[in-house]
Amino acid sequence: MPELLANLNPEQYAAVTLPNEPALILAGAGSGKTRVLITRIAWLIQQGLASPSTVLAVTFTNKAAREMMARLSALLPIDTRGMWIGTFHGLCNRMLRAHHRDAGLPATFQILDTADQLSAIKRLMKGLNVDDEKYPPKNLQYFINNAKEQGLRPDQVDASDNFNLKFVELYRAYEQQCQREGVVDFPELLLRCYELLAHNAPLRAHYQARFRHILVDEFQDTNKLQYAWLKLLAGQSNAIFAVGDDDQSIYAFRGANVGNMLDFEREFNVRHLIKLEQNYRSHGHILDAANELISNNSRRLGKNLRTDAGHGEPVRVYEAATDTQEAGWIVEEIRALMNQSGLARTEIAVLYRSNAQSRTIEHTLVNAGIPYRVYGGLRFFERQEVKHALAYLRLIDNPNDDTAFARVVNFPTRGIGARSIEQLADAARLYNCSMAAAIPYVTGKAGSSLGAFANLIAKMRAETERMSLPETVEYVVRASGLADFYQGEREGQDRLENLQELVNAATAFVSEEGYGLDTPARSIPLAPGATAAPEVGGQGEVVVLDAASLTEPAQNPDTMTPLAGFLSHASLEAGENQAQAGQDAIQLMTVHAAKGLEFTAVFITGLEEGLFPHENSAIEADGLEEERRLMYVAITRAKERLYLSFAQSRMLHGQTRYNVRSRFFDELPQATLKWLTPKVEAGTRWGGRSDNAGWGRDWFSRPDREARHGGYGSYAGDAAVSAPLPAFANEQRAAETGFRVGQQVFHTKFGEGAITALEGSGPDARAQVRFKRHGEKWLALSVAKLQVVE
DNA sequence: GGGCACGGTTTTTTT
DNA sequence: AACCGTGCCC
Repeated sequence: MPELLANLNPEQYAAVTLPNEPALILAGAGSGKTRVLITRIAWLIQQGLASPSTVLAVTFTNKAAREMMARLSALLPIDTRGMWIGTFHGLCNRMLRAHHRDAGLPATFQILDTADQLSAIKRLMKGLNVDDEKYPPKNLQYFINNAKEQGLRPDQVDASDNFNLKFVELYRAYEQQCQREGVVDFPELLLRCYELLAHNAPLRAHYQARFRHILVDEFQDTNKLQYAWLKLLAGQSNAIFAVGDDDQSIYAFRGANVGNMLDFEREFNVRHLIKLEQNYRSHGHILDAANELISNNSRRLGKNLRTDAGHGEPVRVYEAATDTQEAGWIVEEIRALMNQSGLARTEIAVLYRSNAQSRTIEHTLVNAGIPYRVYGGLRFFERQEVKHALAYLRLIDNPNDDTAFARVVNFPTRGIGARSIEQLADAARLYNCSMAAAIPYVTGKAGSSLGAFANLIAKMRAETERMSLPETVEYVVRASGLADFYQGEREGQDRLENLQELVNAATAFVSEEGYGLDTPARSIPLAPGATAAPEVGGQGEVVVLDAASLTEPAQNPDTMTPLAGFLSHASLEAGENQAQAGQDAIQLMTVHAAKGLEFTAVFITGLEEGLFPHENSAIEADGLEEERRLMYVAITRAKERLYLSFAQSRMLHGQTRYNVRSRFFDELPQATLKWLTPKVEAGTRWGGRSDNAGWGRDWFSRPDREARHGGYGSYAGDAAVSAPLPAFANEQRAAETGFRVGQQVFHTKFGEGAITALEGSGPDARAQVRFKRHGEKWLALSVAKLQVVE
């Protein structure tokens, strides 16, 4: 049997060699999920069951797509470019570029990232004179994206109250604005592509015939629209090979629908459901802890991980008095792991539920002189100087892109103030054209400064006509005045370097995507002998297609100019999270960011009620179960050593909070745990905020401008552990009122919510409640009629 | 147009 | 505590 299948366990083998029928692979953490997916593709091709061009494999992140391609080409001596491997958004972009006319988009349509979208929405609302306090732009953005992800256009959204009717109206106006500007946002990429396939039968038939093998990674993270898109591509007879783990579904908050797994099983009549339960990552105690914890969830598809490794070390638990002391302990343990156990720094991870928790740990690591790397944060293509340069590039390619226009019309400053821009926007609205096109209508001094800007862009467009992409980028950085501007800035050196890095990124892009190095940035470089992708089925003309008559894009150079490709790339792939990647350092990240990674030693910190599980999770339906899955993900990152810690008090948002240890401790098998501090039996202590709202802050000076105090003492590991246990004043109040933090309640006016804090007593007792629809409110318990839901 | 003061906000995140 | 947006003043 081929080398390919050697060393696969029976379940993996079965999954890899399944017939071409719908299949659902339930792949537990560390069970070789990616390997199965990749080997499956390689096997199909090696056996002659598939040619590369019939394969479509879809992932959520560019990183995952890249890894898949890299491992595939290592496995098979074939050109992976024939396959469609990429993210949902990347693949939709590719298809829309090829059929832009059928999709009703200009060839140079550009992609708005989340920040661009928000500024487009703000601009829209300003133009329509909409009160942005009554209708917060962020809420509208959420409303629009949510509607799109449900597949709903403005006239399909059903809105009853005035509030939602306004949102629908704004959604409609936003769509018109995007269409006029030739831009699409992230969910629009998917919805447009979905509609393209849904409405264009020949095209749909063509792609259905082509993609005979559709493979989906992280299927539990798909949203409704992504699943609908997959169904459309799969058609009647085609097989989807879906790999996922319902226990690792941690993105419900952004629309992921675990229910897609059950729907898939039912709708596709899945006969092949294979569970990968053999874990190759973690030692026994760690796995036992994970299994037991997750068994507290209901509605699971059902899966239990097993390992051949021994029990290994117990899971160590530490209770600290304060967050500072917790950090001190972590650093001490890290030292021991490095010095006594000889672990490399990259093999040690510190995980937390929310980003705000990293600072204390960072501080302690700095004092101890231990290098670390924090994941998350600003990414390369999100930096302001890079976005500015990209905006100029966008304007050259598409003068209608008002988002780009507004961004740089006065950056670097060229005497065009808010007043002039408002005038221009008014003119643009009046003539229903872009801001750039409205410039001639603005008279006076404002008109002439704007005219100068228009000339600048026109000049750039003309000068770069024959330039390659890297030359164009370099030229634009200079001619825009960005380079001079940052040169003159006191702290502009980093920004200048990033702009140089952007030129490098353009060079890399051109070579990696297979464009000729000298190809002009704004022409489509057809490969010799190839023909342009025909535009099919558009403009009332029905074209019957078969696979031979339609050459759809094998790769970017066939359909996209280098510039359009690069701009897509910049929007769709924001780049690495941190510059210091690859350096030998302790790894700090949120639990979400840790998904898919593994480390020899893992610290899960801040395991307190309110933090982990997070208090906000009490509001969402199934919120607690998602927190538990998150904890499951965290535990299963560890190979050999797992540490759990919590603190009695913690500084958060400028206030000290007193928390109780996480309920998750009670859901772990006690035999796997080793308490480093005495285990205090859970009493009826309730957490809450310290009761000093409105008093702790000086009204005459700004605390955030004050010099920070007490930052220089060396306290790594040996902070005086004398902080007394706080008096749990809230305990009695909670008992007295009959309410407690985290409780689900119902209010006749505000609807459903959850208690996030309690204070006062007797007739003054108040509860802070976070309502699903109305935000957070303080309610006097003697007045408000709160009903307990639980 | 830049700097400063003030007020509000703060789960998780990819594309 | 820290960050961001806004509004005011020169």
